[in-house]
Amino acid sequence: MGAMTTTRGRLQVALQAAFDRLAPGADPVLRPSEHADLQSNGALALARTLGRSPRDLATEVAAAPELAGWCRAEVSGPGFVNLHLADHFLTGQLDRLSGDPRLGVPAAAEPATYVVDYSAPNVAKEMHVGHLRTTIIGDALCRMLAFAGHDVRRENHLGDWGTPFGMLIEHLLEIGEQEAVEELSVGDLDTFYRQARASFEARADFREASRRRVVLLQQGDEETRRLWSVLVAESLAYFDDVYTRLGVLLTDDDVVGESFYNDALAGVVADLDAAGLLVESDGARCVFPPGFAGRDGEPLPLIVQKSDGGYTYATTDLAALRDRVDRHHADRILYVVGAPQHQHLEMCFAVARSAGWLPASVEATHVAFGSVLGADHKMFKTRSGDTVKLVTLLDEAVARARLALGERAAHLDEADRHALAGTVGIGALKYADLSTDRTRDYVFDFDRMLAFEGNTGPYLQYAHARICSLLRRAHTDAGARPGALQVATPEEHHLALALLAFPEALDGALGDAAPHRLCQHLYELAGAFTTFYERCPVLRADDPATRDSRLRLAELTGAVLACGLGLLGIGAPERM
RNA sequence: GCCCCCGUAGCUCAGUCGGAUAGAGCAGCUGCCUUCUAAGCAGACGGUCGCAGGUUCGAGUCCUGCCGGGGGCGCCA
Repeated sequence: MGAMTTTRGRLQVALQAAFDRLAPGADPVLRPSEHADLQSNGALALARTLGRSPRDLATEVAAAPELAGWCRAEVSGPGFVNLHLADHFLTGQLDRLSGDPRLGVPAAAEPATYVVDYSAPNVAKEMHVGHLRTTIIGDALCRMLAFAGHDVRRENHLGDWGTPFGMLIEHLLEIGEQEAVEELSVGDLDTFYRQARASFEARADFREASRRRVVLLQQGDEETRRLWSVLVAESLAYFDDVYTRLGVLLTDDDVVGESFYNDALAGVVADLDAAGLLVESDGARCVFPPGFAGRDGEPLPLIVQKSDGGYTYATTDLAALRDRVDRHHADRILYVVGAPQHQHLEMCFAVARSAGWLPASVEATHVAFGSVLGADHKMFKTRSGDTVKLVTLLDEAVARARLALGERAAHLDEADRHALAGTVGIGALKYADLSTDRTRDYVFDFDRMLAFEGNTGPYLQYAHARICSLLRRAHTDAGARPGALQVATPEEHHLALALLAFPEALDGALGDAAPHRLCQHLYELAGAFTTFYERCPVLRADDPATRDSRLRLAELTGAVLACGLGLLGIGAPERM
């Protein structure tokens, strides 16, 4: 299936033919419309260059034979062409959709290999709100890209290396391995880390031991490495538990931690040196990519080796970038990382380009996102000022969902009720994160995200559940026949348009890694359905043909909603 | 001091390559359940798109300056 099979694609081709006759290659400027199904604004732009009246041009476009029979076009205002798709055309398009597991989404014309870097928690440190957005957004992008037909390599750049590990291992030894494993396995990473930190700050002997331990770790001392791997394994088990509860795709197979690049770091520095990019400054070895300035307008360095000989996260990031191009043959690399890291990542990209590690054919993109804010519009913190544990957030979302479900779920048994609360609570949490422009900070509000009104997860899930209920009744009541589709009423027309716009909504969301565009579309689809549902009787339709057709419309809507929610990593319950 | 992001209705947010009267939801107001899940639907109300210039037939959108909020800026990661 190519682009021509999408409804908008068909229109684009027809209009292009009309515009080519006016001026070869002229853009029809096909856009959504409030006054029609779609509109073409191309005549307005063309009028100046051709020195003709925009209305004349629009009139010629509207008369295009390519549109005849399936699309009514009328000139409006200063030179808009309003386009109304014929119901029989929509019917035909929907017919092709209903047997299609891809729901009209064409397989990517140019499948690419994507490396998606996201989540990246730190070993022996609690996952907190800071990991919420990267994990949720990254997961949704992976699902959407894979569905669109791309090869997706998930990478969890685990923080499993660095100077803190001397301290963490010493702490593990002090409290005893048994006790440490117990603490970490129940997910009490905070206590573990904090106690280690406290000992480090309070005691000189502990600091000294920690420093020695870091050296041992880096030298590959066997026992030290074993202790380190205990920390990593126990933390990973905990993270996996959180990922399972969150419902994201990440597994241990996706972990490519910082330690993975240890052996490559010296090579990174040596190769930068060989390329003549290294500059020594105050004892540190740096690269100064052009175009980056710090305080006082001084050139800004990317430090790849500290004056004490140690490497930095910049070195690791460069090694990872290199690896992703060489080993994965990535065409595009997405970094789902908070906005404050923007300059750092851009510098890494610039250095990698200069060094020839990131060829022009490979695109590296910072998929930046804003901070999570509390109701006071300040960084989301607990009342005591601590960072909020991610699991606390998940617990509360589920508990609140259960409360909100209330008597609705009374008929379910305990296991089902528990599962439903999980799907609704976690879905609400994720949808709230995904449904606004990721670059903005967002205000975290349980009450709003769990509301059943408005652009929320529960609203979409509810729309889906109603459809399932309708279909269940249809089967028990009379047995649905696979009748012919018909689009007749304005509500059916509107719903059909929304159903057929799913592919381009996904395409738009993937275009700039913006899941909220898909959310927006699903919300509009659910709205179109509920209006249809209110005004067009389905089971009580006047005649069997209408009933069967409307059942098929409902079925399609349910399929698209479930698919769309699935691409966001959100479940679509059949009852709620 | 330099750089990045943000500023749209009382609140939370959409607004795609510059197009018609700037759209939703919430809150408040008016209707609609003997009928497929009312956790819903329909309607009215609500705006100097931070401010001031500029480009354009046309600016929430592009450019410049300013104001306000957040963030970053050499050896933590």
